Amino acid sequence: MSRCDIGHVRQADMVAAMPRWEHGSEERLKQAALELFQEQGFEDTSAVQIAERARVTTRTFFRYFRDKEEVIFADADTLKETLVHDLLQAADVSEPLLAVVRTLAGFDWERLGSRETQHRRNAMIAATPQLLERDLVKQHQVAEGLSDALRRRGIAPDLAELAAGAGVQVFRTAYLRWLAGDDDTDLTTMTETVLSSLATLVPGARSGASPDPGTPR
Amino acid sequence: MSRCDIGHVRQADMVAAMPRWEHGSEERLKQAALELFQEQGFEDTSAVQIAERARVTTRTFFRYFRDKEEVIFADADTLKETLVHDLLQAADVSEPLLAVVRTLAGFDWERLGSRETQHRRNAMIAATPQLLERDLVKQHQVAEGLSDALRRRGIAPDLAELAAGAGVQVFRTAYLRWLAGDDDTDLTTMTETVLSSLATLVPGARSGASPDPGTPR
DNA sequence: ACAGTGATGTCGCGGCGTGACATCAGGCCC
DNA sequence: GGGCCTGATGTCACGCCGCGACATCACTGT
Repeated sequence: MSRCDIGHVRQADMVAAMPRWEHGSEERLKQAALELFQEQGFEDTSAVQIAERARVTTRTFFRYFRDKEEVIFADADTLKETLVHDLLQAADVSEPLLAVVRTLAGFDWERLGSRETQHRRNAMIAATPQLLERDLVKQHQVAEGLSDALRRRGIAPDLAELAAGAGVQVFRTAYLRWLAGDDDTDLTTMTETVLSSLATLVPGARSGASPDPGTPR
Repeated sequence: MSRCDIGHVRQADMVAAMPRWEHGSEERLKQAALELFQEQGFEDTSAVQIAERARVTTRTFFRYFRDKEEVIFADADTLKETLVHDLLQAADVSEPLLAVVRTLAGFDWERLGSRETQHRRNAMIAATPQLLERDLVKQHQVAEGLSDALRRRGIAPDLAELAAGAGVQVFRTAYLRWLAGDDDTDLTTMTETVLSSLATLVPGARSGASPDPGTPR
């Protein structure tokens, strides 16, 4: 039933890389999904419901998103590409771990929404096993991408993988603390702190933090 | 159709913690699943097929395993418990990362099957996105468990998490190299090697490997 | 005006995972 | 022995998931 019974926007004729004309289905779907997830929780929301609220069919939903989870992680792929690109452009990768961590810390995270928004999003993820799982996967893919970038910058594969893995983990820890927002520490500072914590743990490391012997960015 | 048309084992009257009498459904299911996964791949195998080959209904399959993936990771939970237990018993956790890594390296991995078996299992996992995903989750759960154990041993939460995460990552790298089996290096040795690689990467670490200042186990 | 294109809708399917209830065998107790 | 309890399975019915195949319809460019 019903087709084009919406009286909506009709711009987007000059938008680059847009699918010809804008019906906004994808946006409505994202919107509807987020609303429903907030209202009733992720697990208790079915694709059918989302589609209904967005005034499209279930089929259309699955044309835009591989599954329910992907709605939440919609821009993860772009994020990964950006980070990889940034690392490839980095001035200096002679210290791979530092390069990774700085690439991550250097990204403009506010671009993904206000800290408050990200905080709520994260709370939802933390509360939902399925989403936690998907989050792990995305995180792993970022690490893979960064590891690959390091290799392309001439780092030995084994080191690249270790550095990427550890770097992502370090940053994630910092990011979560930053999101929690107990103090108003800068994300970059937070990252350096966690990094020096790691230095404390590694056998054969000087415990004092001296994270910046080279170009300060 | 068919009920009890098997002429099988009938012992297990004195076995501890056994479900009263042994019909062996679970074993048959595991067996059938592994066979089918090898024959046609994981994705192309349905729960129905597995159940048929094991001579039970689909319903029964799902009573034993939450989903297809869990057949492969059946003993992961036990493994985690064991590792946590081992870490809680560890002589010395004043160097958390070392403690974690040694706990992992100290486990008798051959207990989970011959190296060759584990190698094939791992190849299957690596070739199947869904399994790779689940593997990540299990790995993460181990890290969580170990982190928790460290905390119970008096390590600060932040450090515990970092140490557990990094430790698991270090060990996994070593484990994979060991599985690949290009050289016949000992798993423990391999682990120490990777650990010193990490030391190389962390800013403020002496590059030389000196992984054992204290009790050699 | 006609053919082409791209977003949606429609239909139908097979796999997934679960709740509710039935059944059946062996163990237990009197 | 006979009846009761218990635990493993089977049976049935259901709703959700995700996709292939094809139909439509709006808009575009020539």
